[in-house]
Amino acid sequence: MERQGLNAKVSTNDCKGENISRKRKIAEHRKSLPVASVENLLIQEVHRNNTLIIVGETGSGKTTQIPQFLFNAGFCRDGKAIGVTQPRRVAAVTVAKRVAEECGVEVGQKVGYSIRFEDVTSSSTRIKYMTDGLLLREALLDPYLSRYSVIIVDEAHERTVNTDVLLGFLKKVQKTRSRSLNDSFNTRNTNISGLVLENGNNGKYVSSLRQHRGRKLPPLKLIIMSASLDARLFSEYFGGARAFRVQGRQYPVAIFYTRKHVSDYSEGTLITIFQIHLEESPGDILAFLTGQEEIESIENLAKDKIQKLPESKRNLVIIPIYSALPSEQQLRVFAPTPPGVRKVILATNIAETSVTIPGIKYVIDPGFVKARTYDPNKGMESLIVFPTSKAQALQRSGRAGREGPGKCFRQYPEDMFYKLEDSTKPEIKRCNLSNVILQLKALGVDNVTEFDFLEEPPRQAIFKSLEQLILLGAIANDGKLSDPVGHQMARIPLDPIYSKALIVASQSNCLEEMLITVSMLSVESIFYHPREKLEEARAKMKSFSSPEGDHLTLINVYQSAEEFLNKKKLELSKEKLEKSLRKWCKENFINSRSLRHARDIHSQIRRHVEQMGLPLHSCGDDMLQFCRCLAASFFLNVATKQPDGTYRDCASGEMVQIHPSSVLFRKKPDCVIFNEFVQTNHKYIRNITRIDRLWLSELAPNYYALKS
DNA sequence: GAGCACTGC
Repeated sequence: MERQGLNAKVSTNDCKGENISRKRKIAEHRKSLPVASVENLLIQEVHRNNTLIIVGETGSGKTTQIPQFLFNAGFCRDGKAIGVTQPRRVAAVTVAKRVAEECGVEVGQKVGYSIRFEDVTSSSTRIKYMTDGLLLREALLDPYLSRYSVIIVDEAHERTVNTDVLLGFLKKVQKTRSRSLNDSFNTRNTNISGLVLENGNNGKYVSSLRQHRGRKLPPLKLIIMSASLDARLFSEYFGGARAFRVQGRQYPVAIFYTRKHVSDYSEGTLITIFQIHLEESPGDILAFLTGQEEIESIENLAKDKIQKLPESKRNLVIIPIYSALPSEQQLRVFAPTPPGVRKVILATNIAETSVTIPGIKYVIDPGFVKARTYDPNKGMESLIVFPTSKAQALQRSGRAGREGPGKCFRQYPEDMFYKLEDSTKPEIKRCNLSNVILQLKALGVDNVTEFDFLEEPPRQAIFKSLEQLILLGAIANDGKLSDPVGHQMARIPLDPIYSKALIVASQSNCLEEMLITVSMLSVESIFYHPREKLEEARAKMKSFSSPEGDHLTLINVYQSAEEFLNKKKLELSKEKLEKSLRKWCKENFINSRSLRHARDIHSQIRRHVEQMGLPLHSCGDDMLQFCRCLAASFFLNVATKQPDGTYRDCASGEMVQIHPSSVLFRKKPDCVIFNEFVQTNHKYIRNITRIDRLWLSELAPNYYALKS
């Protein structure tokens, strides 16, 4: 066992007394956590069982403590590591930092984290926090996860797509690792329990096996951590795995219901805000709403109402938060209010899990959520407002009891609560599966319909995605990934259609432009239009816009930012450069968080395509060449203008509209390709470029020759 | 003439 503090860097300048008292505080805090009292019992259970389900509510300390218990119990002998997955990046980083501090080491040494764009680990890392998506990517290179002795899947109850796929994959790895690799490798059959080993393009798998030939891997210990009260689903999935309950540490939250059905929950929310303000003791209020528009309208109504209060009661501030809001404005929810002032936060479900706001004593829950669903038949996504599930309602009310007893006001009668679904439909049942299927195939799961999912996605969705992957040339006739296209696509961490676009572009000398395009298409909206400066924002957007459409417009934005940076590069330090880019973004009404994200993706994908040896050429000013390349890449998403001026999606036959955010809105081109098909109030297509419809039979003959 | 829950590689 490694001794604690081995990797600690102790600065001689540290004030010794302060250090000791801090250490003592940490030790006391660790001891006080509910999970601390069951350390020995827990370790025993892990020794006895290969899979364990741990159910623990917030505040139990399971995420920070259990990996340390396992480390101290010797689970990292032989240089093996404990991997802990999280659905979100921020969680992986903050927990790793906390645990490193508790261990008295620097992050990246014994305790580290790895998320996309940021790997803070080293050869000495034994407790590694990471996102579940990242572990799946790691599995492509190391299909037995041979460097891990234990994998802990945290927040499994959230049921993100990545968590679900990971659980299925881990179950398979666990079975395989229980057998001797030595035997498996020498059998003539290269299919080891579904993990297909091919020679040639999958050389990495074979070499990973060779390393382990003659050595038996220890069984993979698996710990599934969930906050939901019902562990049965996980337990049954893992063959009746033992479930272990850990006490949480949550203050009581009193739940209040309305007496009658509420016909307008916006109004109900507004009334409740002011009732709390006028009748209840001090403490901030968090109200859950469904979207930006709703938040803005309630914000305005509430502000008007405040003005009508007697002056002594006007000590109320309204703060909105949703994901599209620029970061600086998001940070306002954390700013402390002056004494005597009550904060009201109007939030989307960003405040359910992603952002924890301190000081909340009252929660208002209208009982609705906007959720994305996917219609595999039309290939269309929809954003629809649904009632929440019971689990979600509990999650929301829990937000009032983090720091002391709280109250939750549900905007519906009590009998409604019992009619709600127990839990939210898992994402895997309501999303496009192309990425999931490509990844599973890359992990050696050839027959995806037979994959042991925790819960099966709809068959229709699987078939639709298989069809798309076949049309993109990722899957060959034998049902395996095609060589080299399918394997290349699986290696690139993008939507399959974007990965394919890069390969297409590399063959027509415009990979540089396509790399920028797919990076920009992979992030949230680049343009930011604040209501109060709408005209100014539109004028700025116009200065970047291309008559061809949104794709070239996005390239213009990216390149303008690069030019700006190149000009300033010589005179400014790195830090100041970042700052001046943010200023440039603000002046141009560009969301700097989105642009930075796009630049990160760009540099990551650039490394990938360079490693693959794809030629990074630019088509220069030949935009015709590039538009043809867009048509060749996105031929599955074509819409044509009808005689009456409306548009029809060629694949589904649905009538669609050009989204108002497009530079081609009101321009009425004959024929366009697009990248998003979403239904909100209308069926919209977004990110659009005009093309010549005659190109299609030439560029995608297999698809369009059949159709016409 | 009109708009976008949240993650992740």
